[in-house]
Amino acid sequence: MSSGQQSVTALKKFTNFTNWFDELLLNAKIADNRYPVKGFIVYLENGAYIIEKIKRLLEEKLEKTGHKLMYFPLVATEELFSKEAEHIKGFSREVFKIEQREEKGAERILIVRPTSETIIYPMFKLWIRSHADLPLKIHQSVNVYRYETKATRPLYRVREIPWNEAHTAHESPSDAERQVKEAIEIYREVLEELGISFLLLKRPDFDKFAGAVYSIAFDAWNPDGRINQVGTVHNLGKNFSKAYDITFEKKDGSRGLVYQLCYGFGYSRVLAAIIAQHGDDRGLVLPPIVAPTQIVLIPILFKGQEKEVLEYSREIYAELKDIWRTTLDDREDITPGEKFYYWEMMGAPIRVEIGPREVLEGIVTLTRRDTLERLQCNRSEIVKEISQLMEKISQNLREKSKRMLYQMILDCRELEEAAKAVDNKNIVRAAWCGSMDCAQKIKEHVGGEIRGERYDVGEHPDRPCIACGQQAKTIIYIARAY
RNA sequence: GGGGCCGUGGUCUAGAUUGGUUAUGAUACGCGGCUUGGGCCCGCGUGGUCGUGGGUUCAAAUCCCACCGGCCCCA
Repeated sequence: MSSGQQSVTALKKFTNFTNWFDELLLNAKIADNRYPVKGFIVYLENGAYIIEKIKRLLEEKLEKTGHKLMYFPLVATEELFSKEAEHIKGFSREVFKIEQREEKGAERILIVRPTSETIIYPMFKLWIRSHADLPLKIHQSVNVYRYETKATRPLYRVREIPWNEAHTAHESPSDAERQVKEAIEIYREVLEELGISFLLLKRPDFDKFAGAVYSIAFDAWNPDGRINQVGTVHNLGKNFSKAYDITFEKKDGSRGLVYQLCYGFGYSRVLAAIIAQHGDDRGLVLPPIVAPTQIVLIPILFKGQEKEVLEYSREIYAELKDIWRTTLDDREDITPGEKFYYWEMMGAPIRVEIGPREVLEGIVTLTRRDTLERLQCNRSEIVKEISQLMEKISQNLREKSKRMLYQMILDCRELEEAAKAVDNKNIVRAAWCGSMDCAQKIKEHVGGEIRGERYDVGEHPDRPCIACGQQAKTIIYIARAY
């Protein structure tokens, strides 16, 4: 056997991201973008599986922190939908409508949820009577619908959006603030487990959620330099409780409006981030926690020795299958080499090769997908060895992704420099005075948008505004977005 | 919102500028054989509304228009 180490390159995804990604979606059975309605895609076996895994990771954490699972209707009336002025302004252009023409010529129009505030909050009004009912925390994993007018992209920008949305109501601003922290922590934990790195940014006022007091976003990096917003946490203050009249009786007997939050976690975008951040030229590289197949066993059959090899393979399969999601690829018409390529495309974290040599020596050969490194271990050590490898793989993916994020961030002091950086697929870090004029100027000259300032890390401007040269208020991050 | 490019068996693709015989090749798929430590090889076979609709023409994958779908750039 040639012990030559295989190389791991990820050139294609950095040089020609769209092509790399679109081909991978189909080849690795993630999604089929050929459904003939714009912006709607079919989630294939692996894509659907991974989304289901992500969903369970998230929902488990939501439920542990007291969020109740509920399911709300798909539709609202125009009247319900238009109660909060900013909200309708922000979403009215992209709602799908159901028009029902009745016999007498009357027309009834229903709004399909682009998000569910206007559907959930009328019910909150009924359920909340006193402080004893607070905090109220609910969540649901559903599809929402947005009529995107810009170009759609599979997983990143679709019109049918699978996500989890949580909605909470609180008696005080401080309890709402506490909830912001909790929500962030939940999303952070899920993303960490998936090895996805991101910037936690407070959006500038002009880019916050329609109807929010402020918005915090989880912006994951992407190989093409764009930002992939995978989750958001919005503090709604009393904006919606005013509009929907959600009041409660306080401990002192007086009445008040509740303080609210809503937060959303985009499953298809998180899936996209897993693919885009970890994948390489050979295909998917999946974190073990979501991989449909965690271990693939490939028997290497030589004429005359098939029986021993297969028997040995089956014994090992039996040993592993109850611990990990294991596949024994014993297809006879395909060469081992072809199976190697196939399972690398599918992103299976660990490959176990079993040939006559392994049988003879009582060992197995393991190859990890992330680095393509090979190692051998005694058969008796296999469970221990794989356990450690799985942990190492998760950790390596997480660290590699984080390094890439910080490598992408480029400090800039001038617009021209920033424009070059954005062009070069970087995320720009710059100082800003906070004025709309300068935000506009940055957008025009740099070709990227202000995504916001760090929420988790205090960063103080050490230089003047990149656009006007006056005193800066904040350090902001600029990038193109999906 | 404005501009550009593109759509050919499941997938990728030649043919289009210059309209003209049976639409090219690879890959995949099916059957048989040979093989199996990184996509092996040989033989036979299946698979096409040339995105959709209309127009020009004796003749359209090819030219024109609209629509659908996709990609890129600008706002």
